[in-house]
Amino acid sequence: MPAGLPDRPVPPEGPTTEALICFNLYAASHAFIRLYSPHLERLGLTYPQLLVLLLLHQKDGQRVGELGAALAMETNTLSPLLKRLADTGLLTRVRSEKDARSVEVRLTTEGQIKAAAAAEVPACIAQEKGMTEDGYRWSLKTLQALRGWIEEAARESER
Amino acid sequence: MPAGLPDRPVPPEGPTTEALICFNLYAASHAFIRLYSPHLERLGLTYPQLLVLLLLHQKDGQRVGELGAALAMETNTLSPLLKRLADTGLLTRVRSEKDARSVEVRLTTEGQIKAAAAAEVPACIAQEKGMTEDGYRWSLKTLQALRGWIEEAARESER
DNA sequence: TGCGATTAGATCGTGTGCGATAAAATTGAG
DNA sequence: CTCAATTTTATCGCACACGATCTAATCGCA
Repeated sequence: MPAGLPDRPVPPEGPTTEALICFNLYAASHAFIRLYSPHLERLGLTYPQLLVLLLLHQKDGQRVGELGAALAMETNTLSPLLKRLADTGLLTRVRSEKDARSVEVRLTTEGQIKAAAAAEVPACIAQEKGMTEDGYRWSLKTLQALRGWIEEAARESER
Repeated sequence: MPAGLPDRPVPPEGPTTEALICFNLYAASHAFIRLYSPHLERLGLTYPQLLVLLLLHQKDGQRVGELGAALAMETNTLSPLLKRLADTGLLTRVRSEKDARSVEVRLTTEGQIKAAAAAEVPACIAQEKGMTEDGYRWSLKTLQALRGWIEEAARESER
């Protein structure tokens, strides 16, 4: 399990972008989402919308804050996203009776169907592209360690 | 060096987002860029703009296509980005004399100063956050393998 | 019990990132 | 030499992602 900050400078003329962990994450993230795009197009969803449906498929009726925490997104990004999904009839947003500051998000019937189809997408990509268990586990482990490190670094900045 | 598709499905109710390599890349990428944001704000740059300046700092006078290849960006993203940087006086865009389809991108004097400052940002983050050589190398290795796999998967889709 | 502090979600403006499309220039087969 | 195919860059519209800011509701200390 690696530890430490990964964006390490190299030559005196400054780092090449390829040597930056941040850039490699950035490029890998966009490229991976592009692998999803045939499925996203088929479902009429964007990647962040697919993520929301996956979360609600797992556990319907979550609050906006819970979804935001799970996706590491602030509400300035999430609220408009949920509004668009509500506008297309896939989910509803209702103020909580227990705490009127909170909004509960639930899938509609159409949303449940779409969420079930969305839940199959990662498996479709797994099947189409071929995968090994080791590659999956190795990458996931490293990314989770990296995310842990980034969170730790962010917490240190707040002191 | 891991191989294989990393987004592997898990339980029958569909994958959790945390189990998806794609989501972990996505979340890590945004979180890492947020670590950069104090420096980005100080420079008056966005992250993609910083990347462009890093590339031109390394080698001025590149064509748009070269920059796009290095950043894994299409010209529909890159052209507006370069236009904005040109509008703020950091670079110029000139049609190549050798091939009028191509545009050469060069830093202005102000751009060179800003690019030199930009080149110091990754080192600043390295110093502020503490880093280990092993953590850096491990993460970079895994991300580069992942990017290689994604590119291979993308090529297969085009056949 | 009052009210300042805090929490939760929302809106606005700007810069990407991508699907779609277009214009201009170059290449090379016929 | 012609012209279809290809290449390069650009524009448009939409969905984020984030900094900034706002409104409404709840909490808990005095």
